[in-house]
Amino acid sequence: MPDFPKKTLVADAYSRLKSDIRENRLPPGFQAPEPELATRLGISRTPVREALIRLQADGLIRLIPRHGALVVALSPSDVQSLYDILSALEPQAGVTLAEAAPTPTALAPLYETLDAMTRALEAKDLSAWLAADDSFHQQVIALQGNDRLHGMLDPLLDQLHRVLMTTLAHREQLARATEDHRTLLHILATGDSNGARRELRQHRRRESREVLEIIEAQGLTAL
Amino acid sequence: MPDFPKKTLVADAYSRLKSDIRENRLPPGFQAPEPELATRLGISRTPVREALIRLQADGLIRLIPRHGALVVALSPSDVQSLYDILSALEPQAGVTLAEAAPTPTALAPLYETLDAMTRALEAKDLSAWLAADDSFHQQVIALQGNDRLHGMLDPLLDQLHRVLMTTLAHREQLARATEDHRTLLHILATGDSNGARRELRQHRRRESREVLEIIEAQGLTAL
DNA sequence: AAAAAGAATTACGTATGCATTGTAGCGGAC
DNA sequence: GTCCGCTACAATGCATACGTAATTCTTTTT
Repeated sequence: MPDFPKKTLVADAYSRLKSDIRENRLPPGFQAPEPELATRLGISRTPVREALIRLQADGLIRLIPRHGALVVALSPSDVQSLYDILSALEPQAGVTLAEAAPTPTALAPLYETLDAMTRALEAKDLSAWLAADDSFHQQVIALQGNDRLHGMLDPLLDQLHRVLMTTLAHREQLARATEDHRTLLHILATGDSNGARRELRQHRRRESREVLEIIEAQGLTAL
Repeated sequence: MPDFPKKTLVADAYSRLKSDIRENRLPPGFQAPEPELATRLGISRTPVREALIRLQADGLIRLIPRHGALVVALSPSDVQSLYDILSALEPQAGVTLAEAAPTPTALAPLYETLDAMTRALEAKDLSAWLAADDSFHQQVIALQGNDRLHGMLDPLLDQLHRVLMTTLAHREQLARATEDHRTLLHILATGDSNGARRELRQHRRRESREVLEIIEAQGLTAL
């Protein structure tokens, strides 16, 4: 339940639309012209347009002239592409973080998030688990020092979020995935950058395999 | 000398500004408020603003409230970060391309570009060499099938362009760099995706080492 | 009834207006 | 001469206005 600071109307519109898309309130395939979104948000077209441009850059929507903003639906091959990129990029984030030799204090929030995952798993609270999982990766890429890398990874996680939401119920390796995080934390604590790279790569590879299988098994064609 | 289609004013403004930045006509550190840019481009603020938002997403400028658009200067560590990302991402582009088992016909333009590099090298025409080098990588990421990956790599190459321009004269391994491209093409032709990944990774790693050394040797602190 | 032609609507791209708010320049105090 | 405060200016964020072009709806024709 994020709250929406109204520093500027475009920032506000951006966050709200992004959140609506992430949480499937604006589902893939949803389409609306600028004036409608403006009305819906209670602001004029100008800030809406600017927010939409940013969302398009994030890959969350497509601006189709005369047809408004379209919430992009991911095909299975889109998901594959996404994972290909993520599997290349996120390990590098792990490297950067490990190289920074993070102190236990710096990693504390991550351990806390890991605990949350574990608890959610025991309680079989899937959405809590996903929230923690998301937060974990979010924190990793934020803590790591390469801002550009952070800026590139962040939208990828956003794009993936819906996919993870809709496949979540069918995943059978959540325990393993959770353990991956623990392993990663231990590796990070030792500053082993190569280990961090490998662990993160394998983690995402396993996840992609699992998720893509579910997508196929369930015959999901757009998500 | 690219020409500027005027399909829409924001697209036009975007291309022109991007080109101006790439070619150092708007050098790093240059700063101008929206109204000035609007006047300079002979259009109103609205399309300028939208173009600036995109350029900021590309990492080429920073929008600083009340101070206008600032052409970002890259510090040595920025260059390092850039290369870290590029070394993770571009090899993946090579993988995707190799996996597509490109036909000789598909690779023909690349061979042509390679010839251009070779000729430029022999003629010691540095800027022609760089143009060809740039074009080569541009083509690789465009030919490869992952559109998202293309969309992410493209801005990185733009950011790097100025760095390559300013360090070009001091580079001593241009022949080696040129040969790397030839090697890559042969690998691509055989569909060896792992080979493509390795070659591209090493190519960028060598380049980064060379470039960063020059940056240090020359005491370049912002470029 | 399907197709074609025309009219009405609407979305977009761009320009402009306006209030807000930060910044720089200027003058005075110490 | 430097520091502080005040005033004038300027850039921004947003709203609104408007012409153009495309889509949709209507109507007519065959």
